Amino acid sequence: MTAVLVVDDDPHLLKALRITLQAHGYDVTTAADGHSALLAATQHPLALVILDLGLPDLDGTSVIRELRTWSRVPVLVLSARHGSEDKVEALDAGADDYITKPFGLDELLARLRALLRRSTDPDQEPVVTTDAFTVDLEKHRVTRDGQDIKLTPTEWKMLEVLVRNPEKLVTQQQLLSEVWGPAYAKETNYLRVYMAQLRRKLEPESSSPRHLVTEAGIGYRFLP
Amino acid sequence: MTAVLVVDDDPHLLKALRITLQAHGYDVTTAADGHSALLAATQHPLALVILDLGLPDLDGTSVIRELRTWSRVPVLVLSARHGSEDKVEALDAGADDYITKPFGLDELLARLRALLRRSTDPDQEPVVTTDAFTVDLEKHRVTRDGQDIKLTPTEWKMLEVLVRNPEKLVTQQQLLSEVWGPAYAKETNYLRVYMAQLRRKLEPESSSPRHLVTEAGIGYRFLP
DNA sequence: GCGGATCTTGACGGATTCTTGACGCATACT
DNA sequence: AGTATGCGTCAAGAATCCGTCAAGATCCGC
Repeated sequence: MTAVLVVDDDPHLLKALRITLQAHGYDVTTAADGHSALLAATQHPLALVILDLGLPDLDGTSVIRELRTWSRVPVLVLSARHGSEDKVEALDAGADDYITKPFGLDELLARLRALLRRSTDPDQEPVVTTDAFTVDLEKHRVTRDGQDIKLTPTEWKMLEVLVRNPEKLVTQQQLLSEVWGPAYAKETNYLRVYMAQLRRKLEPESSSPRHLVTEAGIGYRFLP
Repeated sequence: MTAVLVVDDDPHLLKALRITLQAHGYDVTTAADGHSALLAATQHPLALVILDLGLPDLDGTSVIRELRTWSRVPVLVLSARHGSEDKVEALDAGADDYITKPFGLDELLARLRALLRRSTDPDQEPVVTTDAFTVDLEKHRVTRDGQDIKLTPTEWKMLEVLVRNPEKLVTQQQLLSEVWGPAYAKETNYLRVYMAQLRRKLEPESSSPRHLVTEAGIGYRFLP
């Protein structure tokens, strides 16, 4: 699910945006001022930020600059000010787009789609190879030494999530909610059982895995 | 040099844009209609396309769609039409930004910079680097001399808070409440223990830390 | 319905991580 | 000097987490 953070000090607009975005399938969190926005951005990974420039505590441009010191998440700025100076300042601070109020919701959604389209790299190789096994995400197949490996549906889903995020740490909650559903966030038992099975089938030495690595207390990681 | 293709059927605007863009260091080629635009796009690699929607031969949206069948070059659309329908159509066809005429040249340049910033360095990961170690917040990874450093969950959280506030002083209370929770505001013991472990793992000389600095009586500070 | 594959569940030992207290050292204050 | 406070260090016990196994339960095709 695509996670979007909406930052605005107007509760009505905030609510309207939340409802609209959720209706279009986005996972929405909100913040009403700059500090809580920056804090919220640290809590979980975001796909996009919609940021009102007129915040009560911090200058909107400062929020962008602060965010940009450690994140590249696309930022779409809302503002009541039409002056081109403000636009230039925000864009050069690191914003990716700028709409002036009042704006049409369909335009906002279209610009949002455009930003997301560009930030999610579509050129992910459909085939990922390690020195031990090969995963073909399109054909839905795993091979080792040219031999097909049979995976159960659950094993495959779990492997898929990991392989689609190479090098990246995937948290237990992420895995559980993507494979079993959001309601299973505490069944870490499943992870242990299925990770063991995956390793038995894929890792040359399942006792010391080199490609399906566990990060104790947090999650797992796939290393090509 | 950054190559930009400008497509517009108004010779005056075309000339004005060419001069302005060249004055700002861009390498400009021009086209006056859709067919020659698509042809020009095949001739040499482009960093960006500025496209007027009102072309004599082809619908501007069709030009984008055509272009998108084989190229991902960023497209900035100019248009005299303010209707949100047109915007949505162009953006969904594959445009990356949309400005309505009349527009300020400085705004155009700022939007152009924003687009180029995002497309030219897509591999610029959100990593924070020091001369001793590198922190990749997205992948949740710390490396030193190319080697992965293993951090426990708590060590990572603490490092994360510090790295997300570079140069800034982070108070003990802030650290404790973000890592252990608001109820642990007095357990400054934890900070000492975990700071020592972080330094042992990350600082070349953990006895005289240069990146994880303590501010006696107040808190800690991360220096890149 | 039957049988095989797949999924859930619980229990165990071993490994990792967290907590806790004690000690030495430096700095500041009396 | 003497005392107090704050910081870094260390290690040991407690708590948690992980890999493993196997026994049901459930699902599915035949």
